[in-house]
Amino acid sequence: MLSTEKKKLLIREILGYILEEELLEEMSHLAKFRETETDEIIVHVGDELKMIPIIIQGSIKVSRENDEGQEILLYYIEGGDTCAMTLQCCVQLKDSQIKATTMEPSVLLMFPSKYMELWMDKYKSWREYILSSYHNRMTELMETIDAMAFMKLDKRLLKYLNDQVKLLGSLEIHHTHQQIADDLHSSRVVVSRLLKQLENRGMIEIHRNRILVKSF
Amino acid sequence: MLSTEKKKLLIREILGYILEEELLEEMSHLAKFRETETDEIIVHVGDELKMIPIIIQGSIKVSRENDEGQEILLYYIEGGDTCAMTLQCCVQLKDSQIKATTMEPSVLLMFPSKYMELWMDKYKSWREYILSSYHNRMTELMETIDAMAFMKLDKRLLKYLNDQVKLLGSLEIHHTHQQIADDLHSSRVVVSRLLKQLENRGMIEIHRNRILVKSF
DNA sequence: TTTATTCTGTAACTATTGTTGCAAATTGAG
DNA sequence: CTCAATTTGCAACAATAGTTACAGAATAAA
Repeated sequence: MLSTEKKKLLIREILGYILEEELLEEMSHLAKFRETETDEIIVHVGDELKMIPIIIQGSIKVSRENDEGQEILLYYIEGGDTCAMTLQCCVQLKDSQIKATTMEPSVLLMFPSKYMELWMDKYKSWREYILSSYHNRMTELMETIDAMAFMKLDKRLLKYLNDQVKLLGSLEIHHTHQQIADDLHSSRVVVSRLLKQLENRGMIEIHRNRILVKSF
Repeated sequence: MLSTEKKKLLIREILGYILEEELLEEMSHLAKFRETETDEIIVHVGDELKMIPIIIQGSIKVSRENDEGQEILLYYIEGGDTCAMTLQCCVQLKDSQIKATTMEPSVLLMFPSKYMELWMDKYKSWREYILSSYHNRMTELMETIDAMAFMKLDKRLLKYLNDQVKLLGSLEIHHTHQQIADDLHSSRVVVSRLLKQLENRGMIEIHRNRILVKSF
């Protein structure tokens, strides 16, 4: 567990360049910290959200589910980002339309949802932060649409692997083929097939529960 | 061309329920009206946007393009909506990532982009309007992703037809098969094939340049 | 170690979507 | 009306992706 002093330092380290001093101070007092393991589900589809999350350390993947429990990966969020989709849920008291899962041990800040509105009225830096957050997430959603519309599955898979490498800062990806298939909304056999092709082309090495990306 | 009085009435009619009186007054003085035909391109990919558009009458389709000029339909905007993607472009002076095309004769309001920020600071109703606009557009982007990920092309086509009917308020859709294929990022032959199936099931009638939706 | 579970590889097959090429129908311009 | 351009229909084929079924490898649990 983090000390209060450590927490304040973390907030400043991550958000100090973005948010104004007075707001940072206010946040430091209000923030509830949440530390997570890998693959913890932070937000379920249908959750009523009463807290605004800001991710301080780690990374989170945001995905969409259909009625049959099938998934499709939408985008990732990293340190300093907030989950744009949860913001309006807080304000309008609507249920979450997305699922958020940690990809590594992570640290989150949680604020009571009423501050969303209060801070919008009070702090210019918060307005800018929220707007640019929405914009970034929309940009990423559109890139996801691009990938689905314009790229064949082999390219999408390659992009997926590269994204994981960049995001987690490691050339080793610790996923089963089934997990990758879920993220891309494909099937395990198809993913295995395409991975094997990438391996034959010398671009990756396949091990159990682990893929080593050799060039990207 | 619309008279000044007519314009003020239109603004109030469409946005009066949403925006506060003082802002409406300010908008009435600043607004540049733009009237368009069907299939006018309002925003090209790569455009530098210096004006915030708000659509007053008609409907607009927002799509994405890849390098080869292929398209994919993202979502529609209607009366009272603004184009969320252009907002941040105005603030950050970035190029547009999307293309916007009118689907029928339409009326737009245009405001110099600096007011985006000014009004964010000054008017609570503007803040709420912009935030909910972002949220709605993200919701629609996610529904587009749902359709692409979870639905086969025949269902997507049916959804497309129904969306057009709802949007334009007519059971007649005046598109060629090629135009529909472009929106769905498929090919003309495939769309013709699937439309023919729908016709055989008695759900539509196919005519040249025109599809009549009989049940939905 | 033995057993059970999970993960990966492979083959054969199906389904869906996309492509090519051409003919026929419809419409608009002259 | 005639001709040209556009739109639609259709057939044959190709490519991509998904499914089923099973075997073997790796790992975890007993």
